[in-house]
Amino acid sequence: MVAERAGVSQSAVSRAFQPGASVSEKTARKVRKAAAELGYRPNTLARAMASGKSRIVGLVVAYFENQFYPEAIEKLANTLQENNYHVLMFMSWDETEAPETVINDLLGYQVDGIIAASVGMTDVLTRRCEAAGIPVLLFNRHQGDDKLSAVTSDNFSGGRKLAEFLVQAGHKRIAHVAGWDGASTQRDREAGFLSGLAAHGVTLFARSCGNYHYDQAQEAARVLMRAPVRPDAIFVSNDHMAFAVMDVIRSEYNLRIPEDISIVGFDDVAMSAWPCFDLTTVRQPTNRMAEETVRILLQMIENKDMVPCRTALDGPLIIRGSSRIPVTTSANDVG
Amino acid sequence: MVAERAGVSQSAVSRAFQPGASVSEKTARKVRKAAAELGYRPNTLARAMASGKSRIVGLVVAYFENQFYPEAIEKLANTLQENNYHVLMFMSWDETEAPETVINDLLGYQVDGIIAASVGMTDVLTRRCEAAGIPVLLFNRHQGDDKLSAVTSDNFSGGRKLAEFLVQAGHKRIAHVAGWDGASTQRDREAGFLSGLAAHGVTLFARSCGNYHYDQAQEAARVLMRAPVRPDAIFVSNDHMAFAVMDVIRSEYNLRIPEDISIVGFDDVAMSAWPCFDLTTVRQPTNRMAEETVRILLQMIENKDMVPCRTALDGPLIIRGSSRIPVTTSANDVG
DNA sequence: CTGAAAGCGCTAACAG
DNA sequence: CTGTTAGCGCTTTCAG
Repeated sequence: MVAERAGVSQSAVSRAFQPGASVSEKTARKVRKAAAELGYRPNTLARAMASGKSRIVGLVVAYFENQFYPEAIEKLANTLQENNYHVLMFMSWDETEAPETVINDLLGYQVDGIIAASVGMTDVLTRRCEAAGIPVLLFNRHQGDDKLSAVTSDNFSGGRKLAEFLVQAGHKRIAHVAGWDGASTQRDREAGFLSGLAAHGVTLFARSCGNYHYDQAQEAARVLMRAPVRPDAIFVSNDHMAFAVMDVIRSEYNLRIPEDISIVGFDDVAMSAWPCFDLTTVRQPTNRMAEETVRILLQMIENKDMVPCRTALDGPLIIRGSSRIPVTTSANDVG
Repeated sequence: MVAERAGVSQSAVSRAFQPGASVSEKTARKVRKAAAELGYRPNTLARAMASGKSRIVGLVVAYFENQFYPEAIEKLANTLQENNYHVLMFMSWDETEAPETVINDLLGYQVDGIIAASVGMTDVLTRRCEAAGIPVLLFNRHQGDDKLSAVTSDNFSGGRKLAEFLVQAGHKRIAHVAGWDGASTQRDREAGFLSGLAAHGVTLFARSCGNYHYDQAQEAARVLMRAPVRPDAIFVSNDHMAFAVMDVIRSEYNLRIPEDISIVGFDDVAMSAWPCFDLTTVRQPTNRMAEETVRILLQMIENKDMVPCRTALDGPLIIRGSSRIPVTTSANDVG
């Protein structure tokens, strides 16, 4: 035991390893020395049990198909690590049976907080976790009722920006390939987009749904392209699906982007900047989202009875080559 | 307390929640009933401390840029979950300072085992973990000395298949865009590839290095394409870099793939099947790799003094449209 | 099959 | 600032 070797009490050892505990530098040094010699390292689990804080955050995710999630998770994990927390991963791949199991596991591990980046289970999850006094924070999604805190980007405003951009570029037949309607991102992005169109007296030309999946997005694109009159611009609800739409348009219909048709997406994942896609999109500020998520969650952990808050971070429109350029009203027009 | 409510001892409750413990069905039922009424759930952390088994596996990863990793991690996490283990994520983004920190955290959490899917730290990591008696398993990489168990695909054989395929397709100037030389995947794939070429008396036409990064792979492609004589086929060490190479070749040099130049990769990530890339590649059998990894790791956990084993799973050549088709020797030639 | 008792390794008051 | 004393919630001998 380290305490003996250092010639101090067990408490002294404990305190020597706690950030701001009251220990004399002398004692601390003795302890560190003894610890080093014995290869001792505090047992996080024992500490968790005694203190009631596990410093573990449960991260519930469903799938990594959409690149946005790996990117976000990497940042969340990093930020958490910087704050001396760690991520316990829970895959909730099966939307029917999984929630029950996942929640039991989550609760069993005494996680200090939960980040839910997954869909389809949050209602159940929430109630059970609140009952257990565990803070839950929604990442990249929110729920109808304002009971749950959530961090998202400003999907409505993003959708609006895209609409205005397309209208100003002179597009007349603007279509939408939607994601899954059950997701708040989809509803917000579409609402913002429609509102942007409406502001210019434009109505949506056509709509089909890809449910945020690559394959379904391909099919959704075909639906639009098979119509007697084709759209001249498509807003696809996320970049991942936009790639599918672009591929179909180019390889199956031999059309050029943006000459024949403009495509815009949402997320600005790394791939969107690749020459092959060069996609105009709205950037989700992943870094800031992750930082805010961690900041708020840690705050909730410290202060259990916080009022739920909803954070929507604004992201910029990133204009690239997949869309026709708006007719620029020269600045000289003014004078 | 559940024990009281069920009118049994604490031990009985404990046993009722353990898989194969000796409890009468009657007692178990009483306990389950009381537990349900009280919303009780065993505390995994307390259990971990008392039993010495945390049922947590540390997963050390470096980055998700290459799609292969998210795909693999998803499968690893799922498989582990099916076995009642969970994944504690450790990002080792900073290769200098991180290892020390990561290892301390890892050891502090009393993980039962470690899966290292990351590079650059395994030497240090290994020794310390072995000292602590924690099994370490390398995923998608191995080390020179045979001290460490590892699960990979058969990278040598995969490289060889690609070489033979390109030679048979009639390519004369075959180049290689390499990944990071410090990675065993790179060394094995290249060795297999060279051996495949050699078997047909062919030597490598040119080589440049992309270090497994998209940006560097673009530059590596430019190096090859700027040469006075260009290659007519390129083996890129992974799909992720192959996308970069294809993009450069098409968008900066206006060449067609595969008419002007064939491209082949390695991994078969989901994107490789997208029409836009349609990449010929060697599939890493991610599912089987994840299953083997978990199987072996759990075995190591149960049986601490196992001899290290190295598993290399064979993956098929997936022929798609990014490469010229080999001249088929008609089956009728035989007779 | 079951209960009693003794910890797992640490933190958290509480005196001093 | 430091040591003492209790546990955190479970598993585990060991009797019975």
